[in-house]
Order: sequence, then structure tokens, then C-alpha cells
Amino acid sequence: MMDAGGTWTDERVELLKKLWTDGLSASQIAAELGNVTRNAVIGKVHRLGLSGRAKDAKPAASVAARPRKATRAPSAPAPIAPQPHVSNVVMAPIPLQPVAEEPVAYVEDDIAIPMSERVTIMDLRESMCRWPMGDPTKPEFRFCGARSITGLPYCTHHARIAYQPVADRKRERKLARA
DNA sequence: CCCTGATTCGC
DNA sequence: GCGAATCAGG
Repeated sequence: MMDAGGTWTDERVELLKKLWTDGLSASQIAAELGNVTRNAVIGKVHRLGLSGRAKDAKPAASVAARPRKATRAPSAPAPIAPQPHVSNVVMAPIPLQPVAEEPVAYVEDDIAIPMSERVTIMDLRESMCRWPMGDPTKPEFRFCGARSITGLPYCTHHARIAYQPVADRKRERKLARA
């Protein structure tokens, strides 16, 4: 049956090899494969014995990682679920013009949409807005790419659209550390 | 702070 | 075998 993507099927392994040898970073590959973290990718890469990529022989590991006690979370489910996005929002096919004007639709209140550069799946990273733009079946497909809210898949603007019910979201002050 | 790969080790 | 936690570095 369908593989949720959490297992290393032959196809996935091959894609992993391809992308890795292709020079993509572990996080990029993880994003491409889906349902896996970059750690999983790196771990697999090493297990497959293709670490080092193109580069070879490097300063011998003098003092690598120390055996710190790894107290893992009791049972962390899925860190990030592959957002199905808002099924209601139907993207305009955009028949012509590759990536010209931006769909500055919903200008609800005062927020002016400072459209950032759109990005392809390859450049899409966890910290970037995953709001789809265009036709997913076309190579011109892009994602918003703006800085996403930490913990959410969208930028502030698209998050407001995606999470309508949220009447008033106070700016989240995330304290790193004092 | 963002990111990169490398390593250890509980599962 | 897998990958989270952690490390070390850019």
C-alpha cells in the first residue's frame, strides 16, 4: 500500500543518492523527499557510505562529537506534517507568463504584500513560506519563499489567509535565551 | 542567527 | 537499520 514516506524504499534511496551526489544539502533533500528530517537523510547517507560527497580526505576527525547523553523526547510524533494547505484556495493556473506579476489578491487590511522572491522546491527551506503559487504540475511552479513564522509553514501574510479563524494573532515573541 | 555535515547511541 | 540529539564548524 501507500508508503507514508517514512521508510527508505528503493526509489527514495535512489533519489537520495542522486540528489546527494548532485550536491544538494541534506536539508534540501529532506524537503524534497518529504516526511524526513535532514538528520534522517544524513544518517542514511552515512549508512550508505556515500558521505564526503565529492570532497575527499579531510582533516582527520580530531575530536568529533562527544558522547553526550542523548535524552530523546518520549515519543515525538511528526515534527512537521506535509501541510495540505488550504484546500479551498484554488490557485489560478496562470496560463501564460512564467513568473511575472504576483497574485496580490487578499489585501485585507493594511498589510502591503512585500512579495519576496518566489522559490522552487529546491530552494524551499523549512524557514520559508510554503504558500503555493501557480500550477504545481508546471516547472514554473513556485512557493512564496518569504520568511515563515517559526513553527509555521507560512509567512505572516499567508498565515493570516491560511488561518482565517485566528482573529487577532499577537506577535509572538520568541525568546531564544537570555 | 542562519545554515552545513558528523557522530553517538537509544530505540 | 533508523534518526533525534548533539556536536563542531561556516
